[in-house]
Amino acid sequence: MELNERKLRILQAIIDEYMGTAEPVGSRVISKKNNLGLSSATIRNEMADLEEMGFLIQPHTSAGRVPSDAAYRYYVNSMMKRYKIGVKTIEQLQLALEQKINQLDSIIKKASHITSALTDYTAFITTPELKINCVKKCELVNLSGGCSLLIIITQAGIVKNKILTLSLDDNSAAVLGEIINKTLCGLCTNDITFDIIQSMQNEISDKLHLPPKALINILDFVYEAIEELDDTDIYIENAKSILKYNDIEKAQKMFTFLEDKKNLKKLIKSDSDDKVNIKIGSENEVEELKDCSLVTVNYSLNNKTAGHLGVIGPKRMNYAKVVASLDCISKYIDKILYQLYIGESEE
Amino acid sequence: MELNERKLRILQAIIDEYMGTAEPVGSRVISKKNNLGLSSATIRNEMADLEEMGFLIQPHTSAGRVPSDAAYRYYVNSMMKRYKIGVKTIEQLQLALEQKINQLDSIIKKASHITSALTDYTAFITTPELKINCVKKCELVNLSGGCSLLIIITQAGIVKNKILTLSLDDNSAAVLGEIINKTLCGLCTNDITFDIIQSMQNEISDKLHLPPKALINILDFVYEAIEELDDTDIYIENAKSILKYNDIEKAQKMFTFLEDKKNLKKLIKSDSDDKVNIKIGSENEVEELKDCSLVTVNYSLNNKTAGHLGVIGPKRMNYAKVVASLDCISKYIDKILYQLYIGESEE
DNA sequence: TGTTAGCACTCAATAAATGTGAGTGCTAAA
DNA sequence: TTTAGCACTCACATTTATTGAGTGCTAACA
Repeated sequence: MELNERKLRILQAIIDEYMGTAEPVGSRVISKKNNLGLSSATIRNEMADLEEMGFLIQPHTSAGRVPSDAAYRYYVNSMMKRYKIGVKTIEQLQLALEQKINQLDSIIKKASHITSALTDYTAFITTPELKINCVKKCELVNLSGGCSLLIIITQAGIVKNKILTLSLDDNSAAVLGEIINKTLCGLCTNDITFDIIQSMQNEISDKLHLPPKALINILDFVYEAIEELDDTDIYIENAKSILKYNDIEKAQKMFTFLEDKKNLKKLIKSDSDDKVNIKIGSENEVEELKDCSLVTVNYSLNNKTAGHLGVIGPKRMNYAKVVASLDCISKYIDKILYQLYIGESEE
Repeated sequence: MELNERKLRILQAIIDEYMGTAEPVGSRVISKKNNLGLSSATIRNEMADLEEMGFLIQPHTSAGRVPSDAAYRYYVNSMMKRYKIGVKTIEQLQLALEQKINQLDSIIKKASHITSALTDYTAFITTPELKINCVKKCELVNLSGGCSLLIIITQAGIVKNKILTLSLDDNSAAVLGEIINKTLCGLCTNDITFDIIQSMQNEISDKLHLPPKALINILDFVYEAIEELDDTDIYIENAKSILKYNDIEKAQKMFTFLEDKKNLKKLIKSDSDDKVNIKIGSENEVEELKDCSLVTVNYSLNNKTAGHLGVIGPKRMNYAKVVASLDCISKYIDKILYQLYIGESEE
């Protein structure tokens, strides 16, 4: 059977209707609302065909029909029209994001907030994984209570601080800090191996008199700090919107799923080309998402993927709008990251 | 009418039963399960009295009875037995908290996690507001892309970093940083007025050649950073447990309420004596919490309230357990904060 | 040959009728 | 004062009827 022009228009109409009402769509509604100039009987015949072809599903004999995952997939691939985001929305978005321009974390949080506000669904975003984290400065500060604070600052302005439970006087702390700084400054985190860290060993034991165990602790500690510098976090916004399209039990399962951030990160990273990526219902490998859709997009710095942004919603979400929103927001993030980390201001 | 011994025992039994089943409690159940040696008819009479006295509520004529807010209040004030937390639980708790001992944020997050795990309800915690935030060191680092990074480290090891969109070369950044450091080092954030910040003005313009507007920006910026140092955050854990004792609509309202962290902070801070504080149902001023109970406790550093920790759950929660858990966890936090910020190790 | 009016049929959802049982209050006897 | 006994209440569950939106099929029509 061929998916001809008319079938397509009917399928389109059914999807549109279902996105709006979330109720199974009957032949009469289609025949009346859309001026296809066809009676309900004809539509019925076509709908029977579309069902046979796998695009429609009938919940029960006397109900209307609901688009299948395949229908959404076809819609997304071939039928979806470009959604144009309103000028006002863009202005607001711009304003909101640029207000917080010099706090990385705030930008990321804000971006997920805006995404969920724009789409009305659950949004999530990972903090950037800057593959070019270059150490700009290291410092060790002596604190009260027998602790010292290691601070590592990267070229991009990311600050990692970590408390070391080791008592040093102000002077030793400064000396040790200077050794660490000298060794790591200018290096990229990727290039910092444990060997490099260990190379400080002699100098440290020369200049400071530390028990061997403390020395090893310090080296491990520095290495950990460097590793943690590349850690990414993930923010979830508006999880409660799940309640709008799920019953309590499913919602609870979803919430539980969203709590496991490690899994979530894996999920998002799986697809990483440059465009907006859509996974519809059963296309999701994760059981909990089988009747949701997941729309994700990357944001980048220097043409390299830096992080991920996405939306979880019902399969009948307004894909066009979600895609356009994600596209737009990710581009803004790109721009802001660029301004923040590379160029002064490109305009 | 007098709330005599027998009435009390019956009330106790009803509350116990209702906490377990969440179903209205009938006279037969009480007569059978508790060996009060009384028939259901007698219990019935007593229950009628207790209802008249405002301790019980009958959802409808042919239903059992449910404890009123007043009953819970009475229970909490006068009847509640001390709950003893299991040794194993304490050990686990200790292990979990001490594992992350040198990361303030992690401790706080972990504490809320443990609280919700222990009680099975929604937990929340504020990050500490350390009223003795003493500046240990300030630093200004020049970044790529025309930005500079101001870093302020406190005696307690809190690090505040903030990006300033001002292009400085490495040297000017160092000079400016040194001026800021000299001015603020050793001062407590409470004592840092804008006047103090402004006192740097002359020295800065002497040593660096900056346009007047940039100078003002810098001063404002430093002041902001100092103010933000005292900002507290609030973490919420296991919000999804609200679904266990609320219908979807109420749950949604609760979620929305929990999103407004400012309001939430206000709520928690309202009561601030040293003991565990309980607000039952209508005792809560906030509409959304009228049929929940809110149990909060402070944690402190140096005998001064530093932050707040709490649980939101149904009115029929196991108050004894929640109170004991909060009490225990808050004391652990006290201990860890003390170790971290003041003494080496008190043992 | 494609379209459509018409009709019998299906079945979820809603409403109405009915039964069940856990719970009550009251009374009268122990 | 306690309690057995009984009539009464009323939410909840179960059954039964009603409704109506939707279908598929057929036969007539353009």
